[in-house]
Amino acid sequence: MENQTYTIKEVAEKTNLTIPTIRYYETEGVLPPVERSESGNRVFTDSDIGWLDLICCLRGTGMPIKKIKQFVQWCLEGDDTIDDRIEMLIEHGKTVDEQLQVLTNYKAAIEWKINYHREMKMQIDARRNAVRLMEQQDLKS
Amino acid sequence: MENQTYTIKEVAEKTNLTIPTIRYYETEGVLPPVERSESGNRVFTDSDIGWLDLICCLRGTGMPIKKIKQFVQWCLEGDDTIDDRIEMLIEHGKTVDEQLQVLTNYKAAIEWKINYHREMKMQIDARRNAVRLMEQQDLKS
DNA sequence: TTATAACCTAAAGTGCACTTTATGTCAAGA
DNA sequence: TCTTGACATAAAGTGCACTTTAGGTTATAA
Repeated sequence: MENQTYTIKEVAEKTNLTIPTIRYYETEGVLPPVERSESGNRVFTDSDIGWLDLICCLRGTGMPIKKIKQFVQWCLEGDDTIDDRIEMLIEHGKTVDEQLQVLTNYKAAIEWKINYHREMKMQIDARRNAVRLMEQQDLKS
Repeated sequence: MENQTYTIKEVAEKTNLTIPTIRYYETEGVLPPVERSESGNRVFTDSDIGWLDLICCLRGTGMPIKKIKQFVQWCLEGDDTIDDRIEMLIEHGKTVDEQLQVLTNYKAAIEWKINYHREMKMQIDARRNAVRLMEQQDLKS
């Protein structure tokens, strides 16, 4: 299971990224340089997929590309950057907590709206039924 | 407490939106037309602030401007659109649930990363201490 | 051997949600 | 009266994260 390699297409499928996005990440330096075959094609390893998973996680929690790049660069620089890395992750974790809080509140507001609209609908239907009944009365008379 | 009015500046403070953003929302038709004073200045009511709160809620949960506009238009059109509105809200609520799920998973991944880095740091520190001790030994000898 | 599919690069383009700029009106206080 | 500050509009600009395009190389398979 080790030393397995993947084409860019396979990696795109595994990570749910598009092929251009993966290339873009590499040229931007967000994804560390990927090994190449003799003909110049990218040869991805499980390690590369690990980097992409990390990138997806950070992007998906709203971290801008530049900051992710910084983090990845620190990782590549080695031991001396360990404190910076930990600090960035902790700070980012806090923003994710805030996002969760905000999102939870918004979710509650939406649920409230749904219920409000449902009650509105019941009133509308009731009114329509009343009108229909009155029309039937008119027909009989 | 009723019939109170607000300037655009006051509304910006209340909603945490910028003044240009509020104007932008109105010109885009996301915010229904706001009353004007004789001189053409916008005169906001609590109802307008209510619309903006709704817009913030939907934007903050990732709904695109166009769709919010659609929803607001339906609200203005009245009773006949009640089913469409309820459906949109329910569908959107589902996407918010998904966002919460994804975000929660990412949060866990970040926590995992933090712990991983903390352990890495402990190893680095231990190694450095070992080196320091060895150097002290060298000095003594 | 030739065609087709998968890969490559560099550069330009896109979409979204604002933001900024330039210009102008109007009401109130010094 | 004049200037200052808050408001207005229309149009152009910005920032971000990709995506698309154009043009080219290489490996496999009919």
